Amino acid sequence: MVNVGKRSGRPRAGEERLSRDAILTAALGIVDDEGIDALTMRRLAATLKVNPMSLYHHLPNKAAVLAGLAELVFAGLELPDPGDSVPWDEQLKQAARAYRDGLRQHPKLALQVLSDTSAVSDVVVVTMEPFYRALDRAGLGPRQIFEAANTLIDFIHGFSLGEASVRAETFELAPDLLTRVRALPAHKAPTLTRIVNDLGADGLAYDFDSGFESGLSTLTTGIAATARRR
Amino acid sequence: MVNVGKRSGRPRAGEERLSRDAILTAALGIVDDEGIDALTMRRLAATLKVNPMSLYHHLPNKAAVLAGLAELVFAGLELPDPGDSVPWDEQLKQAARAYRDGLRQHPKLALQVLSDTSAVSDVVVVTMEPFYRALDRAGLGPRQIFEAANTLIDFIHGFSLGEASVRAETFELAPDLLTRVRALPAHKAPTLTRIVNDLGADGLAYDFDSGFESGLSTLTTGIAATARRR
DNA sequence: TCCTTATCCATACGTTGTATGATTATGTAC
DNA sequence: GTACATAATCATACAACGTATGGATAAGGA
Repeated sequence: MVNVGKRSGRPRAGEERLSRDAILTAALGIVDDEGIDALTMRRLAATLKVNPMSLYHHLPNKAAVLAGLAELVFAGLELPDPGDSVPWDEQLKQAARAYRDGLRQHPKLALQVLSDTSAVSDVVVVTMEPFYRALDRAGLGPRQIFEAANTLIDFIHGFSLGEASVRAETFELAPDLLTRVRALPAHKAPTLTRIVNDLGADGLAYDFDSGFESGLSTLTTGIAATARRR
Repeated sequence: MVNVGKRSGRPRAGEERLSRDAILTAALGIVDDEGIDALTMRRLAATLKVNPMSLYHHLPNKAAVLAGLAELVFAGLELPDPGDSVPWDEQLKQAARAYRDGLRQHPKLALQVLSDTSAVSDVVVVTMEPFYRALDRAGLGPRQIFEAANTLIDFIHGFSLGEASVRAETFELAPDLLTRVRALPAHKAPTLTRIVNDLGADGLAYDFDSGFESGLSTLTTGIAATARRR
């Protein structure tokens, strides 16, 4: 792991130089490919064919690298705004889907992204405009708009967290769940037991897409009711 | 850091012995007090007045310690079931509040807990009974019950994640937000700008409790509408 | 031309998780 | 009892990590 053939000292004018962006891009590549644990300063430096300590000229420490990654993901987030040509609830749903898609692009980073508050709040405010606009069109007051937007975002965050923790696109809840439920003394969870039986063996193939849509519908319906009450 | 006065070898019959539970309890204490980064195997061993390598007799590695902590938090989760004496939506809300409270008890662990899928799915199924019961009483079909429960849980997870990432009980969105919004070219986020102005300087003191309640109301309203459509 | 500053490299230190193996006691089989 | 597999602990050691320190080299303004 010796950087053979590397001259020490500041690079000459024409030569390639390191940059914060280059570092973060390389880091994102490593994380996407091999997961967040594979991201070490030494590994990152090796990928960039650079001495580990060179990184510290562009970023103060590893935490800053991780924060930068979160920032990168959010910066790449663009919510389409179909404008007023569609009903407000459809507008809201489209924005929500785009937000989820953005988070899904780097599943191994989801946890880091969602827990980095500063990255979130810095970019999010502007990015969220389509949310606010749709909720405004729905007829909500300013405070209600913020509350509804937060609720929706919280849902998407929680959903994405769950989604990111599972590899497959769809996963069968049924077989796993059935065995577990059957193993219970039925009186500990009577409703659950009954529901599972009602479903039969076939019923419960859960897939994330329809789960997300179901949540969106519930939320928009609830928001519509709030608007009507005004 | 030498365990002076400690005999080597297996402890005598009467003597205190290490156990998985004792280790996890000590670990939880460290995390609650000083955060998850303070939890190292050596620190944990020191707290228990034990050699670091002794831990590995009861847990295979550090990841298992963290997973055990997540398990512990979920195991301590008990959702009250007021039964059918209250309307179903109130029953649902109470269970949801209890779930949030449970996650709030160890804020520095929230991230670990929420991202540990296995711990979640193992215990959650039974714990969730009050959710299922309330949704059943609302008149939903089996599949809808699962979808609604998942949506609600996703919301709580996302909310708790945000809540755990912030120290204070309440935090002022207003001043921070105002400056940031004002710094924008207003046309980039016109609705946001207008809304913030409508709110005035006073309006937007966001606190988590009312944010959570607002989300709960939106969700139960949406669920009620789904039930009515059947 | 000189000097400050930017950029990169080499070395080194303390900390981490844990592999390996020695040490001592327990509990069972005979 | 005596032998022995097993359990529980400790001691030592190692590779990998983040990063502090300081030296090398070149850039760019004075």
